[in-house]
Amino acid sequence: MDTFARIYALTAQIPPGRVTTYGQLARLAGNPRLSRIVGCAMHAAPAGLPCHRVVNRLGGLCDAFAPTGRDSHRLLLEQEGVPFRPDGRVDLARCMWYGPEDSAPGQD
DNA sequence: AGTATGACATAGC
DNA sequence: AGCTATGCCATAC
Repeated sequence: MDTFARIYALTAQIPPGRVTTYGQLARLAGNPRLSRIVGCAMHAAPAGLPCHRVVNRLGGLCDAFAPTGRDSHRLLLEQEGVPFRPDGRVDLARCMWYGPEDSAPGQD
């Protein structure tokens, strides 16, 4: 399993209405320092990957969220059911996805 | 093939 | 408590 594959797998397993951080994915991927790679993977992520469910530690996407942009980012998450804070950031306190086990009732 | 940078995060000062 | 420096893997030049 390649690093990217793990990241893609984890990202694809993020349940709707939930978000996770690069660092969390990186940690789940094996190294908590892979956060940068996660971002790189997101940039290289194929269509269909809910990269909008992946946010930075601040609860918001970076300025380089192509090609949709940060504007649609918030809309996408709102459509997913993710509550936003007045700060314009995602309420990680309520939607932080801590890993497959956090929503995996039977991921065998 | 090697250097530099990156959609980030953590640790030290 | 905020900023600087470092770490990691992959992509681009």
